[in-house]
Amino acid sequence: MDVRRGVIIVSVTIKDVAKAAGVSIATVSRVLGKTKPVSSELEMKVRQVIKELGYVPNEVARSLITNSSSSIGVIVPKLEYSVSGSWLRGVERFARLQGYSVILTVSDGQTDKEIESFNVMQQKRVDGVIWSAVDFSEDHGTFLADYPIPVVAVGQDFEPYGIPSVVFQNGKIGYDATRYLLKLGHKRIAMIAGNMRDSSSGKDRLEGYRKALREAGITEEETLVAVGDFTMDSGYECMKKLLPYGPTAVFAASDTMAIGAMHYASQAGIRIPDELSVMGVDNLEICQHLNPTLSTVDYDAGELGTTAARLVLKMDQEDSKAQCLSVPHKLVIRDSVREIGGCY
Amino acid sequence: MDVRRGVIIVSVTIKDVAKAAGVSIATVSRVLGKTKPVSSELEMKVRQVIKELGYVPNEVARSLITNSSSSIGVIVPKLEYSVSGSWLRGVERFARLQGYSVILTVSDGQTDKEIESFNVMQQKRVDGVIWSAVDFSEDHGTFLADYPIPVVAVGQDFEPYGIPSVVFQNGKIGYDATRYLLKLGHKRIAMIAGNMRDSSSGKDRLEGYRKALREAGITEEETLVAVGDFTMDSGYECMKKLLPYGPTAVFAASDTMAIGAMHYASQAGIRIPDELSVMGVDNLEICQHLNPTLSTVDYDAGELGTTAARLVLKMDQEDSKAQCLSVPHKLVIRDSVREIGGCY
DNA sequence: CTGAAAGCGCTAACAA
DNA sequence: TTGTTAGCGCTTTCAG
Repeated sequence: MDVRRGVIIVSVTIKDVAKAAGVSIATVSRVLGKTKPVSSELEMKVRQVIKELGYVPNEVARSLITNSSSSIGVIVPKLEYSVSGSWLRGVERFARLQGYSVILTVSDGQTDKEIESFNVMQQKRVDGVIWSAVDFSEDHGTFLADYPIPVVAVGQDFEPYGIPSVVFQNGKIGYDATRYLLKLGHKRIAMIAGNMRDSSSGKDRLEGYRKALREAGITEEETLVAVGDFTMDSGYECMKKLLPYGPTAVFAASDTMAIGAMHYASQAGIRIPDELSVMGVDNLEICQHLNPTLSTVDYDAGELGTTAARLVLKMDQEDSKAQCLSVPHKLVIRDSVREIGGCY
Repeated sequence: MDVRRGVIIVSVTIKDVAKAAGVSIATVSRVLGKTKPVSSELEMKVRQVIKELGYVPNEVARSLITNSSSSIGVIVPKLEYSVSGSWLRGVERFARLQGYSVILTVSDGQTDKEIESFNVMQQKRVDGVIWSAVDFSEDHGTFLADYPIPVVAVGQDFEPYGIPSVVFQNGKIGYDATRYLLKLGHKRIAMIAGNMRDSSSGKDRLEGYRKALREAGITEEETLVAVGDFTMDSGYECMKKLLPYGPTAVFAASDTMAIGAMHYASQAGIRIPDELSVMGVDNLEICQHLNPTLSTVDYDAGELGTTAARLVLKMDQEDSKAQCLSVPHKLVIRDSVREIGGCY
């Protein structure tokens, strides 16, 4: 018991503790779970024996009977993005504080892997799953229709599909950034949008951009919009396409793409911000160390994770209908943008 | 049974399946586990019922009896570093392929949180834990001495403490990078080292640097070494300290610090690489989009994770003594370095 | 090949 | 306050 007998390791069970302490297993269970009163005399005795024997409760057995594994599942499409790390961190922090642990799977944004993950989560009887989604297909719909575990989506608003969601206000992010550029006097504002499959940070930021232009009475030019995939390389390529059309400012749906864009522009001999203003989204650490420093939109990714975790655990307690929570953002102005005169 | 009765959800068990299929639960178990032969007639029947009822096996119950939760625990100090994401991804990939899932905890590099995590992992009866360590204290030693679950360390060589480890060859990374700069003719090579607590990427890369200088017959100057903490800000600050001593090249223990260093140097009016060569380590995506593009050391972080996962699961099968595996690296030469003449 | 039955380690009535 | 006991859902002998 907690001793290597040959190669086999036999671990101490509640029974061993009970026997050694001269009490019933129920009593031991009670001091562990603090669920029912136990005389302080026995409690002391039991605690001592637990320490002596190095007893560690078997959470698996407990889970079987309580029908809760005190863990929450997280499905992410990518881990390489530092944003994933930040909100995941938020989930973990909240989970840990509540005595839950996190089971992590990576989907590469593929529906079949996501479904597989949902299945694993169900097998492991997690108490809730947080799903960093890419899109919502018919397959998702039919599968999730009778999924017995609370699910919250993160990053995409799936409330219309009945899935509670926690998001950044991507439409507003695009709108706010573009309005800011307009206010500085820019009229030819280009946009480097993200992959449309990632409907929210891709599509909604673009929509926000369009709305701002519309409100300003500016007709959108198709040639001033390019679509990347959130990599720096794609930002570089998009800038290459955009530059010939003479934008005075460019708004990229992510800092990574903004960085690629700045890179291309510099190479092309364009001075930033004198000849071209640039804005990104995400507020990566690097923004302050670029030359010029990059203006961007900042939000609290950790908060997104924390909120999602709180929500999914609450759903486990009480039934409430789907809602969509959002985490605020704000502009961070640095040196990559400038005001321009009336004419261009 | 997989049906919402009021608010309570009762899930289908193996018993329900057995009853509906008109067989014993043992038979159902056998078709699930493929452990013993079952007549194809019954098997078909059972499979059909499983589908009809939407039965999902309870992995918790299975774990209790098999004494294996088919999951592996991962303890990381930080998630914000993109490197964490990469090797974690490697772990997840391998785990998934082997039918395991990943339980993740974040320690912030604090010993007490690490110990807590190890405890949680034990309670959950994971089959192995992968520990991205920061340092090995006495507390770790006494705690791990009779820890009943296989542990492998990642990023630090704890083989001397009896813990199998998977690492990058940090000494060699520092050595190779420095030798390369020496070969280009540099004699005043500065180093921005990392936090010494993170003994390996901090200390060992510095050691490698020193060794290369020694071998080249160059006396190390204390003023040419500054210590950062792997953030860009710290790289910036270190460069500020280093510059007055007139290095012709600087080797930073991470790309992030190299970026901060480049930033300061540019601001100070130093042209890179004409007046100062810069090298980093990590080969972040950004390296190719800096101006100039950053020379660095590349390694396969995913491979580190995969190797660690493979190792820890193997330990679960067979007892083998502690070993230290390493993942190779290579120099990536870009525009931030240049050859210099005989005199400086 | 199949079924009955004995647990895995623990919690939660139910008695005492 | 404490102990006895019946399972949680599943795997696995052990007999058929």
